Amino acid sequence: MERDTQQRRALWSAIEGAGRPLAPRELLELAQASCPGLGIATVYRALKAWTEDGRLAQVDLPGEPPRWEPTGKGHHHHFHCRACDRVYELEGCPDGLRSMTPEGFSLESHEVVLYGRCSECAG
Amino acid sequence: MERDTQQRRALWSAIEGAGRPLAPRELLELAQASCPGLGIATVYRALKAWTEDGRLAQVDLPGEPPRWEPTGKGHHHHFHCRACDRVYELEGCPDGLRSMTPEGFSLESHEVVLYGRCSECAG
DNA sequence: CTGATCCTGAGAATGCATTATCATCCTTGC
DNA sequence: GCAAGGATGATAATGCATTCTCAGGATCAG
Repeated sequence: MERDTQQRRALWSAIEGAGRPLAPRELLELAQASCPGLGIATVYRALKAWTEDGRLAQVDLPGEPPRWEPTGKGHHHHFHCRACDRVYELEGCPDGLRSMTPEGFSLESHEVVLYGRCSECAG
Repeated sequence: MERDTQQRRALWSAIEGAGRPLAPRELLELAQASCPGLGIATVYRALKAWTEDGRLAQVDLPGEPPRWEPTGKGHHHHFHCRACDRVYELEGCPDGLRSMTPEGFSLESHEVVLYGRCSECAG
């Protein structure tokens, strides 16, 4: 069974509390605040295990290495800040996707990514 | 100046005629039909040069290595076929993106990717 | 408390896409 | 034609994210 270690507690609370998808490095740095010495290998091990058991979902954005976020948030999209490179969760979904689909194609899912400045960087 | 070689003619006509963004390997294989022996290094050299001089645009899709397409097509999005892995161009643009943007965030651009089966694979 | 076993950190190793190297070849201006 | 220099192909090298290795630590059932 999976053991309850200081490292995993730090990692989980970091990714839980972030409220936005985190890249491995971001997660490492956040978790190191409460667990100094934490190594990147442990981050990857936790991300892999938690993704496999369904607690985390991998978030792929165009031209970016993957980030991870807790599952169970329902359908949503993301906003990528060009200034600080952070990714935020968005609510809502655009209309008219079905009408963009060519004749004969079957639409199964979609991704939407907005780009710009987050409130911290827009000021 | 840039020389007119058999390799570049084959590469350009392949990417021009494809009508969809091509990955380096795809482009290599298409161009090899009219230019046997063509090497992958030449493909990358052409992609880099043509992207720098504005003739090609790099297309990034989530979790995918980049593809390239000729510029000058105006704003559009893409459809990624889950079966054959090919990417198609789409016309049109969804509504309601502005209303998804959180307070204080500035929206500069967006990407939309549709997933499913292309007409060839849906049959 | 104690052992069995899982976990961890550091660094080596891997996988992959992309780029550099270099001897040779091909284009182009003359 | 011909020489000068860009272009090419094969392969080595790079960059990067991710995974593996292994010796030492930590956890937990009993």
